[in-house]
Amino acid sequence: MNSLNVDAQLWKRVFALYKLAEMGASSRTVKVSTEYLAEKMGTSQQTASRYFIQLEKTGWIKRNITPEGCLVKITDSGMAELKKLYSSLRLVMEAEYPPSVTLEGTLFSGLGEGAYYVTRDGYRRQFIEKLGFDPYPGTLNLKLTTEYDMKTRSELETYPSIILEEFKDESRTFGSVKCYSAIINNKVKGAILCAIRSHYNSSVLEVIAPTFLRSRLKLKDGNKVKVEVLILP
Amino acid sequence: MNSLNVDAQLWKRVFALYKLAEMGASSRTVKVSTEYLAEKMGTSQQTASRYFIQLEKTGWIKRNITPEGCLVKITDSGMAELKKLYSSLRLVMEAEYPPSVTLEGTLFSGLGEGAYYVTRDGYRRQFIEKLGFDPYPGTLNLKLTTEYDMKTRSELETYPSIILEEFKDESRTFGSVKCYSAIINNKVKGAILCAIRSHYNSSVLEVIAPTFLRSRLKLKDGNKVKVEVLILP
DNA sequence: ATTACTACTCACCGAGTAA
DNA sequence: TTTACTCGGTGAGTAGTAA
Repeated sequence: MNSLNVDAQLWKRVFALYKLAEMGASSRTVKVSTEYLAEKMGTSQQTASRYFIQLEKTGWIKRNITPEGCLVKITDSGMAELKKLYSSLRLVMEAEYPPSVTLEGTLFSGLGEGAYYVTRDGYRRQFIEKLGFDPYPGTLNLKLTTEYDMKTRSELETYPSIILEEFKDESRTFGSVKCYSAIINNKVKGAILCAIRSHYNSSVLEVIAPTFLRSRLKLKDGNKVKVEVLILP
Repeated sequence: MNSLNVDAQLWKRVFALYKLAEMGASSRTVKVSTEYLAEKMGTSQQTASRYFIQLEKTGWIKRNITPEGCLVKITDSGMAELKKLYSSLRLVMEAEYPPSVTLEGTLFSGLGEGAYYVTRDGYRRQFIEKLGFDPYPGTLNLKLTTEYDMKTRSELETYPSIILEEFKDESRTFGSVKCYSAIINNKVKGAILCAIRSHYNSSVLEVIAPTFLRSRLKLKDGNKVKVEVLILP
């Protein structure tokens, strides 16, 4: 997520770079006068000149100035920039599902059972393997309140998820669990669990993370917590 | 060519639209506060708010303002805009050849043989069929002078072209001809011919068009003429 | 013809703030 | 909490012009 880290300023330079690519400067050295670039971009000659200077300074183009114009070629670094934009856009345009959805809920104390389930070895090994972290022994319970959050939560069920397989220990069977990677309060990478037990309905979100979230994020019961759920591509 | 007709102003709004798409607003209605959008875009809350207003005015998003944020969805028109950007970019990134190359030459008078060849029925029918126009009986001869133009002209030979098949009439055989659609002086759609005869070397460009270019563009011998050669995708 | 500097203008951005 | 207004400062765009 947030793969495109250009800010709105740089974005304009990317536009200029794209226009140069459209003229073929991605594969060849092309002759482009500032006047010509200006026309293609819908700006003045002076502005186009400044863009040239900035692009060159940024290292996205290589330029030889001749009396008849500039001989311009996009550098590898410039191509990488365009590629970044292109791939991000492709992800958005061709993905069947949104790349992420954001949910918000209110923190409340559960019965502490989360810790029991999370620490079962059969689950724990799968957390490490499939989510990439060893969860803190305990879950954060969030109550979804708004209609929007509950609707979004139920849409989530239709998106592809990471599946933890069911397993047995000596005494009983532990059912399979759907989970999604997530970012909690824009800071901590963790995951949410669906259907680990059935006694919470779909208005509750169970969150796990490698660390103790309550202290890591200084949370208390009643606090609003934001969870950005990452969907598999 | 030049399929993206956004100017540098609109470009910023496209950026905002793209960020919303990244949040899933392309397929669902998502809750996005101005603060949240601001953070994702690297600007202030006020600016994000203004972007929302502008995007809504442009018709690219539909928005319901609630006390907890905005429920936003990108409209069909907004998706069309993103699609346009995406396809243009794909064309540039994945094309094997540049979409066009621009050549410049000096007008000179040939021996008038162009007219003879262009009006041979076997060629003429192919011009109409493959280029989409009935050429004015005569060619415009341009002398390429700079090293850049001659180098570019010879690179052109490696790009895919429209081929006019050879044919025979009662008396002789007319060889096959490579040609490319072209735009002359940014105004008139025409084509350039390669190897129609061999007595001009590769420093000469032969241009045809549906109209008499010398009068249409008010050209005289010695004038510089710009030719944007369009490469087949 | 070019490029690109120096001014200058103006629109955009964001702080403060109202609703 | 939100959204979005006003307004003042700043930086981006352009005209004029030199090289």
